[in-house]
Amino acid sequence: MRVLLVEDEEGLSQALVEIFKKNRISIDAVLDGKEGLKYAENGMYDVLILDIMLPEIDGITILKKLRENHNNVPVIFLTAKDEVSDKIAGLDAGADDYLTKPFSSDELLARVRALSRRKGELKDDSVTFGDLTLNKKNCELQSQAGEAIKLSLKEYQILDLLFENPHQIITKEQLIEKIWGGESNAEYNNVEVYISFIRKKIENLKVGIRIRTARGIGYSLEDETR
Amino acid sequence: MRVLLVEDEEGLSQALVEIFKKNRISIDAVLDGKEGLKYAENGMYDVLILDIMLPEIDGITILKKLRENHNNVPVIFLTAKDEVSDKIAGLDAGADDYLTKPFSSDELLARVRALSRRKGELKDDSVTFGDLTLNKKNCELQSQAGEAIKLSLKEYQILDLLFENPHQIITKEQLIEKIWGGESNAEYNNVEVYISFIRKKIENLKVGIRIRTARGIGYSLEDETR
DNA sequence: GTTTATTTTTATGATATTTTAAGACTTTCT
DNA sequence: AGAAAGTCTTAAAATATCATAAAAATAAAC
Repeated sequence: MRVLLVEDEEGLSQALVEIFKKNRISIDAVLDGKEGLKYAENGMYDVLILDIMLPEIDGITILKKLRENHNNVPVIFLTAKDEVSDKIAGLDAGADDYLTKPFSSDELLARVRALSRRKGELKDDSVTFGDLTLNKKNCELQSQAGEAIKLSLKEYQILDLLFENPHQIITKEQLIEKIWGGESNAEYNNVEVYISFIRKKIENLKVGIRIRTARGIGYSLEDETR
Repeated sequence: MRVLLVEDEEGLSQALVEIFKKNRISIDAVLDGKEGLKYAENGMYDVLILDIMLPEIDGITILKKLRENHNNVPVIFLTAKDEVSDKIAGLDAGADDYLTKPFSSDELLARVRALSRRKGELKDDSVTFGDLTLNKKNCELQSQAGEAIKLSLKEYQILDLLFENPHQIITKEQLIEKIWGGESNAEYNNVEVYISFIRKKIENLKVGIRIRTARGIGYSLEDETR
């Protein structure tokens, strides 16, 4: 499952990212509404968590724009205690749930899970691309033939990102940002090393899938014909 | 399977009864909360479907009373679209799912089945994985050969989680959350120590089952070949 | 109240993962 | 072709995470 958090209080945002990651839910966090809308429009998220008061574009506007484009991703609003009228506006705009600050992280987690369950997303414990399947429950790569290889945490995280966005180039910057974290001083070479590890493992499974190098940009998941 | 429906809109209630019967699911329907609670307390249902707005006693109160008496029957709430705060209260009270009116009967059926399946698996008093059996009645581990070892409470609880989700990584977070409880200050090392205890016991039984560690993530129950 | 079992804490050694670094290889450009 | 920039691969070094033992604290049983 993939979650987008749009929240401008940096402390809160970071804390939530930590918690979600510990519970093995992929989460991206952005700090203002404009970014939030951009990310959300990608359409790769299973649940959005939107603060209502945001710089640039407020949460309700984000939701309205998404719904205008028939994007039905489930949305949870975060609101300050005294913004009751906002809540109502949020519901009218088509939110699925809201939470009043302060709230417990467990509660948010429960809501996110409930929502993704409700939307029939029961089966997102693995992603398949061609004859390769990434099993999220046990961090394994499996071939159609049934062979499986264990992945280390970072290998898994990198592959997860590629599987969730097949045929799309993921830049090294993005990989470092999402997997190593913003304040890490990881270098491109770190990514390259891991891509090398992963390629070796994929090779062992003898499937027609590969990680393509986009020189000067990044990597993408492709079938071998490309 | 036996379902209890507590719903005061007579038309809806009758329609649902029809549909469930057609799908060969036994269903009892009552029209107010007081009756609902009385029936539910019998404890003979596999799933409850509760409307929230009800005469006499509302759905959330019913659920709360049941849970107070350690009745863990799975519950699905039905809510009108504008009762969002009710949804939330429902989740807090320990509902397993909720559905917003209007909903498709197929969806409700699917949820009911999913829930009863999920809970039904828990009903057994022992779980077996490979040639290891975890006996829930007396907290014992047994090998196929008939050897048995007693487990302490925590050892048992940890193993139970692993047995219920074999081949799936359970994070240390999850273990602490479920076994020590959210507000406990147990550390990862507590989990690690118990895993060590458990491994030693499993070893004594000489079976081909092991607890695999997924570094940086958690543990999973596997057979030795993996 | 003493003994026994269970749970928690502390500490140290072991190990898989991750990082670093350096040379080989590829592609791109002039 | 030759140079330059970018990428791949490997092995080793570094590190964070984990395993285990043993002691201390707590709870349960007698």
